[in-house]
Amino acid sequence: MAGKVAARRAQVRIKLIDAAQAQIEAGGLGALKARDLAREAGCALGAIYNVFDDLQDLVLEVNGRTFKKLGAAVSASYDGSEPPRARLIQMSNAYLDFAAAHPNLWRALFDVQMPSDGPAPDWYLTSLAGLFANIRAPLSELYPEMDETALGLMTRAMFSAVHGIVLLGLENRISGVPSDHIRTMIAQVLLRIGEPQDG
Amino acid sequence: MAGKVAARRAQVRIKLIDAAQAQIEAGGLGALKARDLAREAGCALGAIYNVFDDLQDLVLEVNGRTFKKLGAAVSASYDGSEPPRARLIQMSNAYLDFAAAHPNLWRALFDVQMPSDGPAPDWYLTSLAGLFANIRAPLSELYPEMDETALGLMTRAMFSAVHGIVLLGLENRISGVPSDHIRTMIAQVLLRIGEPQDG
DNA sequence: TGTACATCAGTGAACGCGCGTTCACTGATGTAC
DNA sequence: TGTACATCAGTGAACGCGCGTTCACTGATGTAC
Repeated sequence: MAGKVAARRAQVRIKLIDAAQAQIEAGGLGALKARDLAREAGCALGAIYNVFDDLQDLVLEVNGRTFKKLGAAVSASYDGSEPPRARLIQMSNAYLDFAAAHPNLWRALFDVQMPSDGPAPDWYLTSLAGLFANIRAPLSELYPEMDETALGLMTRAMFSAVHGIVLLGLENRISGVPSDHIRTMIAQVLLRIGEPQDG
Repeated sequence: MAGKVAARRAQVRIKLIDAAQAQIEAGGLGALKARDLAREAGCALGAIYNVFDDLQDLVLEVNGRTFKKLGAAVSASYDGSEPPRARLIQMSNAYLDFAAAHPNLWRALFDVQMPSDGPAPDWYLTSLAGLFANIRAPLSELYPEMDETALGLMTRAMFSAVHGIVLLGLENRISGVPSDHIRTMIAQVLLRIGEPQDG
């Protein structure tokens, strides 16, 4: 029966991605070491290169997973019945919670060195577009008069603003603050934004 | 006459910081290499370690300079006569302009690995406090009813939000946008924030 | 089914490179008298 | 002022380490007949 080899290969692939994820989650991108990876995955050092071109490939796999989980967490944070402002805040808090729960996986999404040829791989753009779609919907309810361009910019602006608050809030360098304070900051910014039209 | 040695030492120190700044500005933190540094500064490799403990020290010197320049640019962007909302926007645009003009120096401010013992060096906290003071003033005009704590959080929130917009706006990874668009995004967020009280 | 051969994943020692830091040596600068 | 000595910055070759990737070899799996 054929397939024993292919199955084993697939298994090694999964084990390597699992191990890479564990390493990045535990110590950040810099903690991804080929030898540790092989040891944790229970295969030989050289076996990594039977399955992947290089470690960078592995990082992209892990980031793909992370983006999926992040997207799911954000999507699960609202049911669509909320007023748009409340929905934005719930999504932002879900974003914060995800980042706080998996800081290293989350940072890896933004720290990867993208290949210089193509500006970004497909899975990245697709995942990002999905995330942005979540934000755009409530914004278009809040600002029905906005055209597509303005709405697109507003969406980016919202995401970036929340991202910045979460980013600097989570690193103690900029003088770390507890999650509740980060939540307050998000609400401060988002509530003010909604006010003129909505309350 | 004594002092010839000390003078020379001081000169080497300056040359090394200049060279380090040039390297970081040109290629980011990762481009700071001891050998290149020595060549550019016109001294021997070992001389670096006569003046500094290690390269990290040099990075901190460069970041100190950068923070000073950044602070000056932000302070110079307003004269205090503007309405608070306009002032916030001018400061934010100055921040954007600085980041766009010196992206690698700017990123180095946030990318340094701080020593794990103390959370952050003094010059860092001082500079940050100065930057925050610039933001707090117009905010307290906009929201006179806020207490100190809320105002502090709002200040951080503002800074973080603008930082996030500039950060993601400037890296093409997240799908780069021209500076004008970044300006629009900043205005979108800040203007909305000011509206309920002010317009 | 059984045997002989081919393939290709598995292996880990070795390669190669980069690079921060050290160290034994030297020579200019400064000091004592 | 001049001479002998001491000091310490200047020097760059060498050290040491980490680590991604390769490569010649092996053995299990798959195929042909």
